[in-house]
Amino acid sequence: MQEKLEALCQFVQNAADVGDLQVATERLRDHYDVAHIIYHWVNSVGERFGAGTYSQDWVDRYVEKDYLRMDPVILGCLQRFNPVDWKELDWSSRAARSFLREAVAFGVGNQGLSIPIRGPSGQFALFTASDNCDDYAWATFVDENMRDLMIIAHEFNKRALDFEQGGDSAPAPALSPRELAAMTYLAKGLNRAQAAKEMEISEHTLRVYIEAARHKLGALNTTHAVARALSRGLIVV
Amino acid sequence: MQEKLEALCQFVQNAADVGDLQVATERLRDHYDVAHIIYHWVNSVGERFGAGTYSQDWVDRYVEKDYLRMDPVILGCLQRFNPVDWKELDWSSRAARSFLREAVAFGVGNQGLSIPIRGPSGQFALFTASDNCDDYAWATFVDENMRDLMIIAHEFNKRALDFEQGGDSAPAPALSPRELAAMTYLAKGLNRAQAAKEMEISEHTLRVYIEAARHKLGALNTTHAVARALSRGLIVV
DNA sequence: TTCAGGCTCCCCATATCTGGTGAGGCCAGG
DNA sequence: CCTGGCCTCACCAGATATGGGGAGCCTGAA
Repeated sequence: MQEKLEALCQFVQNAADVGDLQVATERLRDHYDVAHIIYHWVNSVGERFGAGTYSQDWVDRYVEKDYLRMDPVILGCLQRFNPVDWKELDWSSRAARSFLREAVAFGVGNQGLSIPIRGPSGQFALFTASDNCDDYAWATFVDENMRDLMIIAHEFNKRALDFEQGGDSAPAPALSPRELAAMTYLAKGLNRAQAAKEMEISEHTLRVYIEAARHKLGALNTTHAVARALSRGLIVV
Repeated sequence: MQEKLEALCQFVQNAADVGDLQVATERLRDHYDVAHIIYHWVNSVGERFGAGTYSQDWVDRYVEKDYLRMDPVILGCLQRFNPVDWKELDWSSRAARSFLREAVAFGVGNQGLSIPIRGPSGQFALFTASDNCDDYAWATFVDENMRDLMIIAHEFNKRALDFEQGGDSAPAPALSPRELAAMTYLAKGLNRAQAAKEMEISEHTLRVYIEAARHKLGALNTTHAVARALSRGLIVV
């Protein structure tokens, strides 16, 4: 078992492209004998990337309906740190329940464990295992394999980060200290006058920072700039 | 060995306070027979928090000199995802070399492995093991224990997050679908007119959503509301 | 030394946002 | 049945942000 884990990690580490990661999810699914294994993420530019065993129909449907924005698994994991069983999530809204019904109809499975993974620059990814079984069987599976799945999830993300960095050559828009401070105060809800007072500079000067940050971040307005700075992990509120 | 890992994880999970985490680092140090084990982080408010086996002298020195801002381990890990051996870091600057000399003099150790861990809301922590030994011995140690250390690092962070969240009691205000959509478009940089057009409603209506979201989030203005929605994981950009 | 980049300050006119108040229709749960 | 939450629309006046211009100082790297 332990050797098998090593072998799977090795396979992921040696993946030459996204296709190999796809194959890795299939091997993992077979190895753990579950319905699905999925790894996916949204990078800093908003491009989606994923590898998994879901049916193409479901993936298409998911993208078409922009379910990313309301999927309780995504929303729940964004707020958490540790692996989360789907049962612990909030399925109370009507939208969530109809989503769940549809997902099950597409063969996603009624049980799931999702592991949130965060990388530099606000990167966020999700590694998920799902299956069709009763609560007890699932609890047993989770109990036995959680640790291994966490390790594998990290291997996936490591490799995916390699692909990304090779691909788009990380724009890395470093903001100057004052620009970061300005963004931070704005993100905290201060208006320009207040932020300027806090930074002990004139409001005019503050504006220069905000505009500089906007340009560096390729943002359309202040709110956009703050949103980007936040989601790229440049500032923390 | 495996049972020992479980026991250590259990101990961390059951930690009642920061003091217990401190004890955990000591146990880990003894168990792995290394010079030091350290877990530390900077939370969203900029408060430092840490548990570890470094001498008080070194900790004081570190804080006094504000080494956090130039420590190559910190700077390197901020840009990486996977565990990093200190040898892989950039020690080329003069400041870095003198820092290293000083650290070794304080008994920190000449070898180290640091595991960066990221949580929700930009939280960043570091779990480090360090020792005094030759490269070969260290490579062997890393090879054998990296996985376990990653798991333990996660346990530490999980518990630390519990401590933090226990303090500030996040109420988690739910936004309605339209409010979420409004926040999302604003986070994407659209102004009210554009967002309204996108949502196919009047700008007046959109304003109602924005104000509702502002109030629910306890935000002072639109930018603040978007920032909160983002950092609480309510929306995705 | 030169030069780029960060930090600081200023003006003007227009676009945009904000705060308050008011109203009607729809749907689910008590 | 009725209350509460959600979705939709409207007006107004004042506060705030935006876009573009110009200018001087300081520091560290080429």
